[in-house]
Amino acid sequence: MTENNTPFIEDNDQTRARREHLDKIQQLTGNAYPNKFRRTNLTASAEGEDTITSVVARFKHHEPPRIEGQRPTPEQLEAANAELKTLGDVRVGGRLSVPPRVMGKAAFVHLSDGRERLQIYVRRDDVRPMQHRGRELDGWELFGLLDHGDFIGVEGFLFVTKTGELSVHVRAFEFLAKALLPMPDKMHGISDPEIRQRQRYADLIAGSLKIDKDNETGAGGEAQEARELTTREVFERRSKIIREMRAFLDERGYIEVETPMLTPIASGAAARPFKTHHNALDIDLYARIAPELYLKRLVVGGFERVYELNRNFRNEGISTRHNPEFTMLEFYCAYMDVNGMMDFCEEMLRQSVIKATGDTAVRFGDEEIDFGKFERLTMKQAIAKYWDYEELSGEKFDVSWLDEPLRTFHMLHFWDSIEFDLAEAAQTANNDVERSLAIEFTKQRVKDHIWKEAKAGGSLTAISKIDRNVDTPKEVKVAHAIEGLFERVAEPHLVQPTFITDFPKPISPLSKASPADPSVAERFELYIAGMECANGFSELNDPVEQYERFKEQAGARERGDEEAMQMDTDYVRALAYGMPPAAGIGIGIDRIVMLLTNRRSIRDVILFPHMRPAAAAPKPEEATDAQAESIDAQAGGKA
RNA sequence: GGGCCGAUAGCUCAGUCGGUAGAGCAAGUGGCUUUUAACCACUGGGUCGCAGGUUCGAGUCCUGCUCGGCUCACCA
Repeated sequence: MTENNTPFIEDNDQTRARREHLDKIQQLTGNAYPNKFRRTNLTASAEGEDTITSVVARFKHHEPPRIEGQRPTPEQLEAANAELKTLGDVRVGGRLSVPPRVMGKAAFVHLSDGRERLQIYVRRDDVRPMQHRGRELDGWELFGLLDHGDFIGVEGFLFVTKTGELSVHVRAFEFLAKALLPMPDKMHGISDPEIRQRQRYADLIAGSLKIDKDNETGAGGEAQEARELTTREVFERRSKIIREMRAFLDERGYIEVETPMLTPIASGAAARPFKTHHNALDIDLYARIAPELYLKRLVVGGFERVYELNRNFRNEGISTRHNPEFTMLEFYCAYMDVNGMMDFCEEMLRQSVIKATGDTAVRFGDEEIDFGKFERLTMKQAIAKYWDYEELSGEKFDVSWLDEPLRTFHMLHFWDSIEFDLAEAAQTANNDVERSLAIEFTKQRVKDHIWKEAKAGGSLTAISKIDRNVDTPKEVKVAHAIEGLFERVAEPHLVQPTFITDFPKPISPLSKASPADPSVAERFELYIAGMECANGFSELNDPVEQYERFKEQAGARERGDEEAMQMDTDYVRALAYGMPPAAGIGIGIDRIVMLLTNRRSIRDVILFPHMRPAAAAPKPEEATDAQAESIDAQAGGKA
């Protein structure tokens, strides 16, 4: 047995053939991995060298207009080729995006630079290698050793083939790098979503190789519009959105800063952190869950407009909307309040969406989401608006009910009974008749008992069902109940951009109370497509009150709420130097990108999303609790 | 954690009632000097996710497990 020095390559007929080709190329050229390839710059491209994209963009128009099922006339070809001939030779590099189509003594193949493809044409009697070991080397022989996916650099003149395609007639070429692994299927790409996410490079290659006939033949504007973005286009758009948001802030006097990722205290949001250890200092550090408290220290220090666009880390579950590390844009503006921030956020998103997509409306699944107008509702209004069990309760929902704590709990209990008991009734039934009977029975029971109790303001049994912890202060329980109701009743319906305002104060420890109603915070969250996309508020700048709020959070922590916010005494001290009134916001960039690229999973808009390691089969006990843990609405980092 | 679906050649998939493992692409050989999902001919390629069970006989039926997807639940 010889030593296996390529354990990362499966051994099969495909890889063996490629390896044999590589050995022969190495023998013939002396160097199968040359260090550089000098390209021309006929296109005067931004890169300073001709790329396949720049060549296609610059010279594609020489192709005669295509007519279905017809070849261009000899006159058309002659005219195009006469013009192209004056350009002289072009040198470009790329990956063989198809297996060579060899026809005896000539061959066609396409090269790709990841974005565009350009056809090259090689003739046996008219091609020489640029590289050799001092002796004669047959270019055709070297060409025969090329595999789908290899990189080569070519030199030759541009021309248009009989079928009308812009191509390079190659006179000389250089072998640049080998693809030892077979390329993804040219028609299907990579269908396994796991491989797409785990091996993003293969996904991106597949996108550049995939032959999309509708797209190739320029089927027209409408078809183009309906087409799904490729993986590459998703990330190009992501880059563009981020660039536009930065530009929007930069133009308005915001300064970008970087605050610590590794922090001694993980605070500024309600979430559990990742823990690590600094050896030299011998202290534990936490990956930040939010930059909020650092950014506000900077507002104290005189940065009136400041932003940070970077990763937050939360040690929580993974879902289609949650990745353990995610990108958040957080910014603060002195002298502004929550209303100004909502206006600003709305304008910023609208502008960025237009610049990234060309329109204010985007298609997301079956929905069309319009960034042209954002709705604003208080949390209680939202509950009332989407309370759709009037038929069951027999009367219209009245917002004022939510002003009574006990009744609020019963409303939550009522809702849960409807949702869960009906689901259970449907599940335990053995047949359709039984099922409809069970559902009717449950409905009647809910209406006769739970609803009546709820309306009456009933007993405490409902509360103990929702929160058994007797030490929790009543206001906190009520706050959680209202929020719980909101999440169940309203959140799934918030498809069009909607600001939810007037959050209960106890769940908003960093925001100012509303002057109009001290029980609510001047805080909002932006919901789009049922997802929490942003979270902002009038920043609490009274150090004494902030200290008290932190202490309340510490109490919640002691009662077992692991996500309650951590006291940060240095931050409170910073506030004691005086912070101007200010508004702040955190925007979940990944979720915005999901909306603008029509991707249902956050893993499709993160290049390398976190996944369980491929090889390591987890032990049974590890497998279970990693996922059962709580998942917070991570876009809502600000709070 | 529950429910549903899936795992078969390098890739994408088919495989009927339980009876010798299939196609297209890719690969190898030969042919073809303007093809384009090139074409024509021939050839090689399989631990049917893993472990048990039923059976004369299992890709197929049963049980358990692993991995993945969707979904529900959990969720500041």
